[in-house]
Amino acid sequence: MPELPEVESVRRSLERAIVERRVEELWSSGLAMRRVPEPKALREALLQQRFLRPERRGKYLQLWLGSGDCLLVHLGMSGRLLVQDSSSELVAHTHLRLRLDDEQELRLIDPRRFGFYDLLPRGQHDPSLEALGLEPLAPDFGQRFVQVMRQRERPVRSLLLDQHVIAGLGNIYVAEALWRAKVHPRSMASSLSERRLRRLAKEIRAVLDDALAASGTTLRDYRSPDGLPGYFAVSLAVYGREGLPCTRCESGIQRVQDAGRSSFFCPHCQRS
DNA sequence: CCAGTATCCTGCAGGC
DNA sequence: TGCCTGCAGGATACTG
Repeated sequence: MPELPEVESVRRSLERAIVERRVEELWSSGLAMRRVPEPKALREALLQQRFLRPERRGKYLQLWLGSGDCLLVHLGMSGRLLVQDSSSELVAHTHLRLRLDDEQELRLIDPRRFGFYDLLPRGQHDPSLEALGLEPLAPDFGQRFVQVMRQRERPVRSLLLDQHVIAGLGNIYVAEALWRAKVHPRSMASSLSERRLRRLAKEIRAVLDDALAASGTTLRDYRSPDGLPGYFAVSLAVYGREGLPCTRCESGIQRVQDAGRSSFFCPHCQRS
């Protein structure tokens, strides 16, 4: 579900809502997620701790605490982080509740449970975080992107989706960036000219910036911690638009299965 | 190294 | 109305 713009929107919202707040009580569902910490260790690490400024790397959120420990969160496909009045009604599939010192509660909701939350003790590095590739919002992204892509003998879409190569893109924004750059998803990355790769890097940045300005894309689950949806869905050019006319050339948008997932593109204006 | 498939889990839309 | 199938914004562990 959430890709970089959604996770970054969540981070910004949390920066307003939880920084300086102290955890006064916590509760967890006990249900398995992709990763879940020891309840006892979690309690010891979080109780009476204050949140510092949260950070994001790729699709991962790092909720730093005053102690130097970190609550690492990934939203998977259907995860939400909400900050709500602690007396407000709970929704189904709530897995973690942190009551804060302002009568608000940070709640992690995730129906599919492909997401996770985990404790990262001070000074300890998480392997999946360490293995992440380029950060698309970093200033030197464009330059490094061209270098990385040129040496890979793989279809460009599969590379863009690979978090070890580029961190933060998912199925929506990969499709949108490729359409904007007029690159066919099955093109071999190494066969694209430097000029086209620079263009692709530029369009990746542009689509992420545009989505971020709209607070992300809400298809069904996504909400920012204040409960608001993202508004970028209306701006999608190809994702989820199978059979509809391309807004550039009127050709029908195609959907194919690649790497087990739907790939949307315009067969006319996206070339190898 | 790479592609493809299966897996975790719930919810929803569409066809019958 | 209900039942069944396929699909969904992700990541990882297998196989060949």
